[in-house]
Amino acid sequence: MIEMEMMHSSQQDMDLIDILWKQDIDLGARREVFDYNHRQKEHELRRQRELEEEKRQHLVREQEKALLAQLQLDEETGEYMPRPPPSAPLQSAVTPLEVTQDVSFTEENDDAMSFDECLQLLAETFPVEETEDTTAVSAPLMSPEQPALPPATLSPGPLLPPPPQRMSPDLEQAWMELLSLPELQQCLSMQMEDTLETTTYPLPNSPEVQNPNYTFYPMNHTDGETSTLDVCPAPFMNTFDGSVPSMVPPDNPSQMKEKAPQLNANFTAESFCDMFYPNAVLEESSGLEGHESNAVSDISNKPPFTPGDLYSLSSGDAFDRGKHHLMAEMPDSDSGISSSTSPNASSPGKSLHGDESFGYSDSDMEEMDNNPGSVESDYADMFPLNFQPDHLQSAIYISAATGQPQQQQEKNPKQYKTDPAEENGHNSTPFTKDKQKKRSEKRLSRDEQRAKALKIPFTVDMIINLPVDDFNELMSKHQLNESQLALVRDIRRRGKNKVAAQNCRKRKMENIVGLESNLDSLKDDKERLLSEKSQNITNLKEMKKELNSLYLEVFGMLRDEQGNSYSPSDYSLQQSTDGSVFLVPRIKKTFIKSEDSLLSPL
DNA sequence: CATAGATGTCATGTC
DNA sequence: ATGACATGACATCTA
Repeated sequence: MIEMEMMHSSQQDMDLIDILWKQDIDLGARREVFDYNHRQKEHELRRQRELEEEKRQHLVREQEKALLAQLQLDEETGEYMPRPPPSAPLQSAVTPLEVTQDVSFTEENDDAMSFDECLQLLAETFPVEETEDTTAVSAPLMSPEQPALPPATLSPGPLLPPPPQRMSPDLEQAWMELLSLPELQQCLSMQMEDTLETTTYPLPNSPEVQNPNYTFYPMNHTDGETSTLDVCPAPFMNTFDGSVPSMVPPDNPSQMKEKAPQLNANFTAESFCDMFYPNAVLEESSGLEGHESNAVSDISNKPPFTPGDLYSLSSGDAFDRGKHHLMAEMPDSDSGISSSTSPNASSPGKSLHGDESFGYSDSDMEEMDNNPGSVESDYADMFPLNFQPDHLQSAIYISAATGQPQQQQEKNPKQYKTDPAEENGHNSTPFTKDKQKKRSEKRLSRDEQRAKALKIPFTVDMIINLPVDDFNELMSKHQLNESQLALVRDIRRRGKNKVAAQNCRKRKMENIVGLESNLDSLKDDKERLLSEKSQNITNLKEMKKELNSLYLEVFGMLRDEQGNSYSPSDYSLQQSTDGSVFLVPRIKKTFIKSEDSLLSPL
């Protein structure tokens, strides 16, 4: 009976727990996360993965060597040039920057091929653990020509854990050369954007990223100037600097950090922007534009730019000069943005000055998401075959401010078309992402797009993850208008709250798990106590039995002077405090009883 | 199409 | 006063 009750109650408990589980398992961590055994297994699995990772790294190095074997060092320029073309496609891909800039890339196929090869190589070179591999590849590989970095890609370089091993100096340099090629870089950035952006984004939210000690950018604040680097990842500056030796191998964040200070001497955020958007600042395009459009068209059928790419680097003077005109009609803050205007970005009814890009409502985002190209493609579309580098955009904005919005208008319709890559069926990327990734990507992209729309010169990651002081410093360095400030603060708030919510849910789960284990232990206790109780009852019964038999035995041995036994009904044995036993007559009792019996009839 | 679960966002409170 | 964080409630999306 008791056991039945126990079973019943425990079943209820379990049901309750399951209900709670169903209600609250909404955090990243699953129930097993809290299971010790499960964690142990995971730990073992992780170790296994690490081993495999090492193997892969080794393989990758071999492949790098193989690649280098295909290159030969140009003694004049010190650059690695492709060896005469066994594989012709590679030639254009590895053509030095100086050459490519003035070359129009019309042979997309060839380039694509070479890019694919390079991508393949890179993908294999920097595989990393699922989430970080792409990041590792992308961040350092970003090309200077890319107007903006994706928020994620901009930052992750230094953030990434140092690779297990370093390349040899030769290899490093070869890689730098190779990676400094604009086509390759763009291609890579697009690749990684399309496939890895999501993987990058989670980083800031991951525990390690949240770690206050993480170095999100090469801004260790050893000196005041360092922070100016925030928007200028070393690789870019390196590339731009033209000082190849300073180029940091993509897989070596640590070195990147080392290099950063050195770069500081040459770059400030402003100078950096000027360098990146000389045309914007000077207000015209021409040379670089041509080059970039070439480069882009070259890879136009590939995964597009990262949104962040397009805006995150649009910092500095170029941006500052143009942005204010835009802000005016920009509803500020997220609420304003989401509720603002332009129902469809691609709609021709859009207002000028690119407010179509501002008016991202959630529904807009949704529509974008419906495009296989996802959000990034939209940005890519802004600079597709008709690619217009960010600096050019700025120039356009400027001219629009001066009363020549035509260019902007022309540009608008292009911006939210479906991804050309998708249209071309060129959805194939070396990397694949699951829908979950896509989703988070999309979510992140919202703020990114908003930031892009307002031309916020920082990455979303920066906005969210920078410490207050650094954040404020950053803000103070860029004179943002109210709309931008509001958006930035909204992004920061949302980003932090998102993390907080995740943590909260995780805690909730942990609490549930804790309660569950408590319940288990309590049930065990209860079971144990109940069995003890029943055992005690049994023992007690037994002892009572024994006592009774002993009592009777002793009592039966007692005799009075005549040798008669005492009647148990007339006498009882009682023990005194000193242990002696007395035979006590029950006279009183019987007397009273007899009295009662006598009285009762009356 | 309805639904549950996951996730993001907002409002509010606390530290 | 302010920012960071926690958390309940709601919105939205997805399977």
